[in-house]
Amino acid sequence: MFNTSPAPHAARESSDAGDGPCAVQRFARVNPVVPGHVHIQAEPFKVACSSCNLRELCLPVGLNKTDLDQLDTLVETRRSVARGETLFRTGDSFQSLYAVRTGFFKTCVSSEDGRDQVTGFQMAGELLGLDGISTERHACDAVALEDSQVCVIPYEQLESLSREFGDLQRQFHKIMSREIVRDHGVMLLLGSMRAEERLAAFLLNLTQRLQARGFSASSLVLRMTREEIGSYLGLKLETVSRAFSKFQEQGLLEVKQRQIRILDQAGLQALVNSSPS
Amino acid sequence: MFNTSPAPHAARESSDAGDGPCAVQRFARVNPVVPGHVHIQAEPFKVACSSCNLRELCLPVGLNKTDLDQLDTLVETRRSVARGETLFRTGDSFQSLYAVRTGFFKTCVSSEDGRDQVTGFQMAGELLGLDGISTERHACDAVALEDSQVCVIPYEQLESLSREFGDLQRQFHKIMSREIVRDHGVMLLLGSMRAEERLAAFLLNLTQRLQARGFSASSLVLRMTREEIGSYLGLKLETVSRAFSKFQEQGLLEVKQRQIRILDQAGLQALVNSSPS
DNA sequence: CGGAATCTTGACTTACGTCAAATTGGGTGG
DNA sequence: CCACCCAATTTGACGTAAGTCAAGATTCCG
Repeated sequence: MFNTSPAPHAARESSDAGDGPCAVQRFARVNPVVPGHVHIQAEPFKVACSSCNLRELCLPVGLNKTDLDQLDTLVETRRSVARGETLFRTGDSFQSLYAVRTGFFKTCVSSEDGRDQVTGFQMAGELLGLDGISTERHACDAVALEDSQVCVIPYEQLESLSREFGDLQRQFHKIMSREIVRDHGVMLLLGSMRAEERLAAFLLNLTQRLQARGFSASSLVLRMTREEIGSYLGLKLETVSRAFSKFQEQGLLEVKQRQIRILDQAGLQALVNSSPS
Repeated sequence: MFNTSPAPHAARESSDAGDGPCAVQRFARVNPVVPGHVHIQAEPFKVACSSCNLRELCLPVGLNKTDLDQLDTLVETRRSVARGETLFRTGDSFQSLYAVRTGFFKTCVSSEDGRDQVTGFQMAGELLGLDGISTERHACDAVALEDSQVCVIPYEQLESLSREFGDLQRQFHKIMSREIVRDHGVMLLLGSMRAEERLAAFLLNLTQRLQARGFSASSLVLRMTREEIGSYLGLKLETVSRAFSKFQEQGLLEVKQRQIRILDQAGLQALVNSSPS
């Protein structure tokens, strides 16, 4: 439940000696020594899906060489989104899906009367924009929480390509389905867990996804505010803050603002799997 | 927000003079005079999608004659599910999607530690089983809340057919996307609304969907218990019951156990669109 | 007709929200 | 480079919506 990990792969800690940034560099992105963002604009260098170090986490999962080469023809553009900017907004005409290459996003919906709800946080390899297919207009806002880069996947082309290549079609359907299952997990969380359980589940989910990307399983920097966490978890920011403090008192976490170190993963897991109905 | 209506069509009150049950009969299904279920086993009579009176609400939306004829070849089997029985269960191998023909279902997920969450209620024309595509095993239970009948849509065949017919592919993607958008609406509800707002939103959503099926917009019979409503809305059954009572006191509803009459739809709507953050 | 499930209602508890006041830290402009 | 400022966070005191527990009432169904 509440497993957002995009693929059931083991941690990639050793599987990327070749092309990608090394584990230390990637870790450095999470715990940056230099607070500023290294702005290597990679736009001109075309990085194909077939040689992308996210291919095991992203749309290309499980595709054979032929299909993968086809996918390369599809993903031609990249787009940079600065921290705080939106990739798309509710009501925008839907043209493309986006795969996060680097950075971190949140998606939020809002109701007419100004209620606001964060519906998810997306990191490298995860897909954005699936909400737009339904009405051909986006149904949420996607906001970059740090300077980010996405691959643009023109939807019409994806559709026609996936009519030719069954594996691609299958993979795309699995990604949509996974999103539905993920959302059901969040409903379970929102509908039946108490504040501390929600936060524990959230942290475990985050670290699991980070770990699948080669980052540390115990050390992370939150890219979002307490308020954004609260919105996602259906809590007020003060409640989130108090829960963090309590976890620290209990020796489950070390919390320094957004720098989190997990001291007792099993303890967090126990919290999630504990309470009565 | 929280709009589960499967298609933006107007109420079908007049558009089905021909083949389907008339509005009164359909109304009778919701407010049955005879409590028992008329068990006309229609299995032997093949009812094609092309002549199904749910085609404007179900998978065939927007398909042309050719595509529709193809779809008819796909949907060969029907299955009856008695009240209380499951259509599929978490962990079951995924083979097919199901379109509700008659009756009413709930879907629920549960966590290892026995927490339980109703993730949705499905009525005629709505699709069940999308959760299973992701891992090829179902990720929730689908339980009939009254004697029901579904059309079985073999998934592999749907995939290959939608490789041939772009409109079908498109329509299928829209349905998956709509489910994602719906789920985000539920998250908003669970994360930011108070008990009475949740119940009001729930009732309005139900009646809207019933109305799209030609039923009364103001009179309905709930097919689920207070506890199931509570689970869906993240509330305890007592809270749901109290909210019903309060609505009745306020003259918004007339409540006789599961028989509900909406006396002030605008009032309910105002409740949903009211509260501060 | 009888028993079980479901629903209602009341009294009380509690987890979380609200409001408010410090404290911290990062980004920016001088 | 430093100082300032503002946003984010923490913490406390208090209020309240919803949960819990329990007793009855009602309806469904065999």
